[in-house]
Amino acid sequence: MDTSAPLKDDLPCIACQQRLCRFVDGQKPDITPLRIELQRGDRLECMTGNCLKFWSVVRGTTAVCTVLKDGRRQIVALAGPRDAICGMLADGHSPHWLEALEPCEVCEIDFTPRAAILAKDARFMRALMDIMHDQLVRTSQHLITLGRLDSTERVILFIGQLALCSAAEDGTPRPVTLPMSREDIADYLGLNAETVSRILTKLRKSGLVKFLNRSEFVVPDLDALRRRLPMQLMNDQASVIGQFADGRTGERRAQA
Amino acid sequence: MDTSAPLKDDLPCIACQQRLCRFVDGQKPDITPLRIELQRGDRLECMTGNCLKFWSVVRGTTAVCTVLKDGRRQIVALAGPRDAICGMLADGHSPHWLEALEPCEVCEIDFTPRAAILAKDARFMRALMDIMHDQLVRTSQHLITLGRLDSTERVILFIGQLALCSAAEDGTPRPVTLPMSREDIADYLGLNAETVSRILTKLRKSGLVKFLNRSEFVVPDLDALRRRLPMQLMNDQASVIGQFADGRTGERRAQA
DNA sequence: CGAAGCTTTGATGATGCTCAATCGGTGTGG
DNA sequence: CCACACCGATTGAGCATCATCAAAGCTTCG
Repeated sequence: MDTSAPLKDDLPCIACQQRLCRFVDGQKPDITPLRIELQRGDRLECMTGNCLKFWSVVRGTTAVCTVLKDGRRQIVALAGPRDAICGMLADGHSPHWLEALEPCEVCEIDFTPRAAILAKDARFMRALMDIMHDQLVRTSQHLITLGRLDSTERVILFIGQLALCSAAEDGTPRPVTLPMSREDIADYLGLNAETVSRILTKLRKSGLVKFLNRSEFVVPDLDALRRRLPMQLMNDQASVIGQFADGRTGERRAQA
Repeated sequence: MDTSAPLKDDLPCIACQQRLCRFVDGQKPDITPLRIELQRGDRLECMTGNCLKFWSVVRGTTAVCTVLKDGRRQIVALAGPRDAICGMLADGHSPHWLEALEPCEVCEIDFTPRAAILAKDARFMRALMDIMHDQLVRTSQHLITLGRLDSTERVILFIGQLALCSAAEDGTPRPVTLPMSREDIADYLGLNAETVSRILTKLRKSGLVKFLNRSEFVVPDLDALRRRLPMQLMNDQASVIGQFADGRTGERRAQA
């Protein structure tokens, strides 16, 4: 439906679901998507200042990350395959960056050279709004988690969301891989690594979660997890904006 | 409970800084901004489901609010004069609404009737993106606060931000009015009311904050507050997107 | 095998919540 | 005008939660 300018043939853009790369004009070389390989701990900076860089995750799990002056670290958001992250998260308060939590592949697109043109492109601006909105909903949800859930609830919610993403269509439980270390989980959930470890042990002993090894687990009964949470446990929200009646209603993010 | 009246031509839209109301076509009556008066505790729902409603606060302080099943309340964001809130914060997890923390005046615009047209309007989509981005930056900042600051730091940051907003151009301290109750502050900061009260007492006794009465205070030395924080204390970020070089570079939100 | 890096587990303490009592304004009715 | 009720704010006591520090166990990789 949308006229999408194809990427170079060797770069099939499964990553951003055409949200971004369709605005790359194959004829003009001023904007060239970059495929970037990241090892654990690698960072992509430039989330401050004026830049129109975007990253979409192709493989692996990344974190939008920040630190305070004294070294306290907070993971503001997680981004896995098919998630798009905007580099515009500039806030002067503290530095932000995108960090790989495991080996990752990321596609970077910098629209800066064509900013003036794209500003007049309704489809582009809408795509940006889509991304922002999506991120805003997730960040708001996470904020509630940090503000009002206790440590056990936070971990259960986290485990549950992962399990829900990996579950089969019919809800059959499937093994889930924890894509990050205990400390990363802690920094995401506003806890510390020991607390996370203790809670995981507790959940394992209670039978809510079965660990195959340190980084793989199965949730045998997702509803049992749900009953421990004071909120809905949902996979992903109807991403955006069925409001604009141009035929794209009720898009969803992840497709099985 | 709330008296709402159509916005007349004689009411200049100082509220949304032309961000939204400039897309209202005076000739066509399909979109009519409403001026709404709210008393403390009044709510504007419809932050779930598909709707293109926006509110911009004209007077007073409002909160984007949510509750968990067991009644725990979290204020996700505060919105005062000149702030715009989108009703699209739909997430299926928990209900959201806009709540007046004191007597308020809000301007409501529902763009739904013209959604199809506006979806093709780059300026409109960009205005939405502006609002989303602004909100996202603030929400991310607040998320860090809830994730990694202890209770005293949270209160100091909150007090400091209020003081900074009210300070004169040259930084001279001015009296600040606390626009909300202790419990509201607590629900914003992920604490409880008693803890907030205790911390405010502690800050008063330490001389960092001088209270004129229960809801008015002065910060005699803002830098002393800053030294207690592990992050920058900044008034407002360059709101958005100097990236798009069409002449509107470096807009700022509040103007003195 | 050994070293390094996670992870787990334990002991201990600080932080912040809960419950309860009191205080201080504000509004209402006698 | 005063007595009273009501609501929010304050203060205290006690306790649950979670962080810190330390030691030991597991994995991985050279």
